[in-house]
Amino acid sequence: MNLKELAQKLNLSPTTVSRALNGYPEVNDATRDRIMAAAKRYNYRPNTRAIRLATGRAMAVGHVFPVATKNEIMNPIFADFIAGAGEVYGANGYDMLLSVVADGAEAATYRDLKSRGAVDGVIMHAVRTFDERIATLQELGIPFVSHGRATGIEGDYSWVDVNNRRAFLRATEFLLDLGHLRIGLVNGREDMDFAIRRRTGYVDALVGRGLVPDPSLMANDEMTELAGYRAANRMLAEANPPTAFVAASMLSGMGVRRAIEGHGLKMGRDVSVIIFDDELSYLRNGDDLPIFTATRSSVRDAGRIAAQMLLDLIADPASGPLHRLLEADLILGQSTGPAPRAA
Amino acid sequence: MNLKELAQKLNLSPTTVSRALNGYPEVNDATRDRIMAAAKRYNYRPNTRAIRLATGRAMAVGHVFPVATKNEIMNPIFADFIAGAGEVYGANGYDMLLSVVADGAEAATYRDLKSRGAVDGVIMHAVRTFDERIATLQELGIPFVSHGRATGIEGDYSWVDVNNRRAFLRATEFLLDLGHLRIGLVNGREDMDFAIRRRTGYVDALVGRGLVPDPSLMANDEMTELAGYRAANRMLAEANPPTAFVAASMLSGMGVRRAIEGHGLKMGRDVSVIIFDDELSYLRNGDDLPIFTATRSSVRDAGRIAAQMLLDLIADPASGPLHRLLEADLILGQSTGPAPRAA
DNA sequence: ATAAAAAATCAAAGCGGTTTCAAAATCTTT
DNA sequence: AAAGATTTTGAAACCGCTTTGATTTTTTAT
Repeated sequence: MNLKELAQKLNLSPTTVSRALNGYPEVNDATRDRIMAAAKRYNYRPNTRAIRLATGRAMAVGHVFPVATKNEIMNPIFADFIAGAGEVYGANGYDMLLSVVADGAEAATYRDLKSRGAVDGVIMHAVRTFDERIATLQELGIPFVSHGRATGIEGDYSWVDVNNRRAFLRATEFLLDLGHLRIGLVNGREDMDFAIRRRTGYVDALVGRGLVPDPSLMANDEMTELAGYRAANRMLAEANPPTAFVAASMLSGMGVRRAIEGHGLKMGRDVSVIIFDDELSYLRNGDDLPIFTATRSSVRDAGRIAAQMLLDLIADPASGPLHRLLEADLILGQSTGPAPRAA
Repeated sequence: MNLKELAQKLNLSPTTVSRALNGYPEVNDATRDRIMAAAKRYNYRPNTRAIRLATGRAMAVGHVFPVATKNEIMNPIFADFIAGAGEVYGANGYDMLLSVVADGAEAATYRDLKSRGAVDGVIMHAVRTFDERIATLQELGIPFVSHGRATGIEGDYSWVDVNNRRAFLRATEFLLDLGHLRIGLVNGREDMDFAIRRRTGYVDALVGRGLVPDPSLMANDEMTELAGYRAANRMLAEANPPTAFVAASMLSGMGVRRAIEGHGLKMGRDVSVIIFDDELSYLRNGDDLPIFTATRSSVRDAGRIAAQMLLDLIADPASGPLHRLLEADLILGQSTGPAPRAA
């Protein structure tokens, strides 16, 4: 059943039917009711392809996900971010288009999406420092929202971000307050912008207390259990091992815990751990009683916010750039305790 | 730059240009070369919206992901499956459309995708026993491939699945061979079809050795760290605790390990654990030396295979239904050892 | 009752491609 | 060199909707 057929059944022109269905005012109320009823009865749904061609709008949003090429790692926050964003799209009649593309080859994908007219806007993921994608997107003139900010980019753009620096500053200060003096940082990949900001927070906290950051206590790698394990393991094997860790994710933290226990120590008693918790649905940090002390900010919420921001931006590009900085909460769990007395 | 403009620049009709670009034979080779060159030079990409309307094909595949409503849990295998499938779509000029929808409300989404003509086919995720979605999709006449089979469905349909029963049979037999007699099963949600198959494998192994499965040693819940921890913790607190576990996922296994260690025991020495490993990119089971002994089958591969199968099915619906049963490998890790001598 | 204004409806032209059918150009054959 | 066959190109219809610019109908004012 298409518009023309429906119009015929009603003895009306497609024009009037289209207007009635789209809520234009210049339609007689009685006529509109008649049309609405018929549309429902015949289960009429306008063809998306035709709407898109006629209006020039794609009614779709693109998410371009980079995959870390060297080890094919997908960012685990992906699923929850998408879940949040998808909620918003669904409620607004937008489709979500997903491209999974090799790290660094995103620009071509954006260009493609644009020239094919496949999307009205995109969400940018996994921002790197000096990320050249921002310039690409601006140049292409696609409305976009970045999940995370990029240091070193001049010019303004829309973003949603967590206050990573502040979260890690607080986490580190929390450990310092507990008397820990050697604190390991198990951070994400060095080229990721958020990792830099997190390190800055960590360093600032140390320096603020007159401590000198020790490079051997800072690791950068994928935020996986294995990488977390390796980093912590290495640090614990040092002559002057840390008594506490700040880890960049739940998974990293789980790796750190394994390393701690592998050294015959107990997390929360011998070694403290504080993580950044993205509140991933399948990686809950306990429930009533959190396993890890954490700075917490929901990725799913970030997805919702970013999606809504993008839709706003598509509706009115002049309203941008828009920004939203989310603060992480500090959650007390079982993984932190006072620093052990010096031996 | 659209087709008409490009044709004008070349002093040709849109017809010829379209044919040349789409590889039709009735175009002079010289003309074709000229057209190809111009298309490249002007960076011409046909408008997807127009192609879709003109051809009636969406050139897009839908993935409808249910979210467990009660706790909003996304299936963690999601990201890697998508990564695999996305590769195939990208290579074939297809877009991937994602809908994240509440558990149980998928039928409406399928109907919507169909009537809007938004996709040419769909991939079905998270299959439940007696899954009514299969009938819905057949009735709608959308080509589809199911990731997982559904018990209790009469009639044939296309699927890609892992031999879950066999994997759990082997895992359980492996533990039995090591002398374990009380083996806990930390399984996925009871309404998930694969969980039933896995339990069958587990039960068959026990029964095959003359053992009687103990219901108190079988748990069903989300495959999260926390749920794994809880289930194992409960079993370990029993009067006659298990000396080994079979866990449904890497995350469950990590929870089981935490429970074991919480009881002052050591995994691999006091209690053995064997997991099902989906080879998620961000949850690698060690590298050279696996942490967990596991039955292993790559979800990303499954995504690739399912996507390719769906494209084949779209190209020639009569070629189906197609099936592909993947076998899981048994991988030796550090989490299993001989059963401790009875005290 | 009639002219002017307002409201409701419609015909037709897009949107940017594909595809059918006809026409033009080139090649064979005699 | 003419007729017929084959290649190559093009005009126009179409996909299913939106939207512009009439046109018709109804209402209001004189």
